[in-house]
Amino acid sequence: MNTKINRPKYNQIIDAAVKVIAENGYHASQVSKIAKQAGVADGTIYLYFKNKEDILVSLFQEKMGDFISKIEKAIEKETDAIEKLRLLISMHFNQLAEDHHLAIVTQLELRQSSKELRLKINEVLKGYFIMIDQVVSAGIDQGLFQSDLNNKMVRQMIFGTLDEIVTNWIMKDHKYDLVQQVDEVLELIVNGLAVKN
Amino acid sequence: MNTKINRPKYNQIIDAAVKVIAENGYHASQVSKIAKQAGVADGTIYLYFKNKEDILVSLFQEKMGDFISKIEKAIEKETDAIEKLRLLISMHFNQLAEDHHLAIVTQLELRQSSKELRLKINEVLKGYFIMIDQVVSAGIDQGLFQSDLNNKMVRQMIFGTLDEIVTNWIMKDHKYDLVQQVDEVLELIVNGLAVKN
Amino acid sequence: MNTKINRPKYNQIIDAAVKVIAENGYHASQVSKIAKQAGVADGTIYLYFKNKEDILVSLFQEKMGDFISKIEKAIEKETDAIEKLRLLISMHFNQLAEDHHLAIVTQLELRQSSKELRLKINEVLKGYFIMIDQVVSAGIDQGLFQSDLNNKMVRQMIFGTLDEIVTNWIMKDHKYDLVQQVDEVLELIVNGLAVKN
Amino acid sequence: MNTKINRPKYNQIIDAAVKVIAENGYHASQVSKIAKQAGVADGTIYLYFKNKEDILVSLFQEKMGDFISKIEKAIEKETDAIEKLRLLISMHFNQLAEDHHLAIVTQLELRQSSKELRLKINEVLKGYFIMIDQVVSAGIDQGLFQSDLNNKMVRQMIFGTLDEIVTNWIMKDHKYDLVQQVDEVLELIVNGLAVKN
DNA sequence: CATGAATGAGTGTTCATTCAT
DNA sequence: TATGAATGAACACTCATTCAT
Repeated sequence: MNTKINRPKYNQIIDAAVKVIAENGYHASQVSKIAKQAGVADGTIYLYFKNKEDILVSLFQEKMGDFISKIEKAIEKETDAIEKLRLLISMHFNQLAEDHHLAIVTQLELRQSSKELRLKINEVLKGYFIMIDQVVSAGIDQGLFQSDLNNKMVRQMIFGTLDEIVTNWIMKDHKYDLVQQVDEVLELIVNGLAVKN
Repeated sequence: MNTKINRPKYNQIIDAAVKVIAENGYHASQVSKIAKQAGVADGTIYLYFKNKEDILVSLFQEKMGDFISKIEKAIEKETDAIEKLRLLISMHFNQLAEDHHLAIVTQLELRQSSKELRLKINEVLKGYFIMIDQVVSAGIDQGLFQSDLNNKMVRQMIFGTLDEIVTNWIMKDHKYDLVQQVDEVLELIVNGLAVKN
Repeated sequence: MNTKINRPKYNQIIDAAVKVIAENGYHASQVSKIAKQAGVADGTIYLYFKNKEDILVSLFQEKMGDFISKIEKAIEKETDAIEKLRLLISMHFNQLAEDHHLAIVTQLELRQSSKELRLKINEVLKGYFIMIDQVVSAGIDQGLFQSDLNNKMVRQMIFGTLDEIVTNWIMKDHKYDLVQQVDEVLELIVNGLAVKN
Repeated sequence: MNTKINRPKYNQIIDAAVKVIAENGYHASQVSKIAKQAGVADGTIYLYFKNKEDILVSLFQEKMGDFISKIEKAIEKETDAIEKLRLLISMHFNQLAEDHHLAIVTQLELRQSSKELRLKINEVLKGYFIMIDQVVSAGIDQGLFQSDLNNKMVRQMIFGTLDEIVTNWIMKDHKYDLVQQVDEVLELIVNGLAVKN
């Protein structure tokens, strides 16, 4: 597969898949339904994707690629590690809050896929994990974060927290404002539960 | 469904389901395979469970019920909120480390079930969430945790962190010792990333 | 698969396959059509056969097994090699003349199957080839046939001749009497084209 | 279809079909594969052939046309009927032995085509059958063959024998020399199995 | 209570053919 | 003539569930 430039059908199909999966759920999203939503014939799908799983992997790669690189570009302009972290959380929440369909697909529907697909999804997430690691390292270098932090564990804490918060928000049908929680989450991650003295 | 007392087949089937799903994966775990592992006929399954999903929900209820009530009993003997939290983390990790099959099923395989099943699973988890809330409240009452904490968010942070850590451990094939990370996780949750002064 | 005794559905399905293939042709004989003709559900087919090809192989094995063993039993009662050969030809023609459906399936339809299936079909035919070889050997031993015959080539001549004659008869829609040609064919095989002196 | 003169692509496509079918088997020989082998676009095929079946029929017509007319030219130079028959067998074997691809396609692969295709193939073979009939008639006229032979049956015997021998040779992967069997086959056809006196 | 043979709805994928360029 | 992207009909097989015994 080449770049997505000048491959309008490729993107049509991916966008159709996001919509169909978000609205019908993973298991009710037949290839024929995606094709119809994309306005192409069933067979056309297979000119652009190897099989059904490949649609989903590609979907995740394209969308999460965008998701991650937007965060990346934003935080590299900022020097202060805590501000970097705030931006990361803010953009994580913002991007998902702006695209409910995508949020549903990545947080809920794609997780009920096969182990093999989830391994490929994890591959994509590695880029995000590395970015978190770099923010934490920067914080340590800047004397803002404790120097003896277990980097991997911190990353799991940050990602696990954000992921759980977004998933809960979606399960509550986006009834409250996700984005206004950014500062509170940041505060919690940075300072923990304990009373300071 | 009655109580599980004197319903040996009921438990046979649930234990068979855990084993079959852990070893074959969710999608390769047909009812007939579970029946064979349990040593009963396919049709017998339906004398104890409404349908396949009901096996999985019941499995989760039984196993998570145990899981939660063991933690509950342990932490109620402790008064100090931080020690309660340490125990909660410790027992969370311990119980999953002691039963790899169960860990695989609850952390990975059951998550590829339908949205409906996951809603029921969340129902079961509510008991755990309440327990976390109580620990946090106790900490606030005891002057150990900040009084203006957003209780729901704190719970999402704690659960999200523990869940992500356990899932990573399983995806790395249990290659390292989960239990020895307890204190480090506790420290991170209680004190956050920031340098104290 | 056990013996066919007490497996009524097994035989129902095979007989349905013969009828459906003879009437609709190989390529228009879907599993669902065979199931309907057999009076069972589609899925039932797969309780008795591994897959569609297995129906065809089994069909051939069952029917050709009968076909061959009937000829076998008949010719072993006869001692004279030429009479054995006459019986072989006679029963070959008779059995196919008596079951037009089976004749169509084995002579025409099953030959448009995949190379793999045809290899398995050849396996079954080996029993027939051995029988022909034995008749020829007997004829040599009895001083009736030439002693320097190439046994394999003779077998190919006999089988090729019978097969071509039956196929032509079927392609002419069984319009003439196959069985009354037995003596003429025997004469041709035994004495060849040449004028005797 | 016009004559093949000045229709280079027409022959390119037919030769590509022979190669592709011989190497991949009938069922794995998609139109697109033949087009690629021929060095033309898929759509171009349909400028020269009505549909896929038409490629195969034309292939058979072209190749068998050659096959038959070469035999025809050879035997008309010979007057003795037995020598005619020897030449016919010899050239039948020789031509197929010299072009393994063609032999595989005509003896094995094309036979797994639909009944309709095989009817058209038979049409082409009629020319060959007539030629055999003429050789047999010549033999009778020359007093070499019995006068009361059933011409049609003799033709089926001769063709069935040659066809079966060639098919066996191909199924044994051309492991032995087909051509050196000519005299033995001729002897068998002319004199039959019986001892002469 | 227990059995297990039978059911039948549901779907990803292929590939011959078309037609706008 | 020539192209090749797009089409869409067609089908074997699985497996959760039932029910006669």
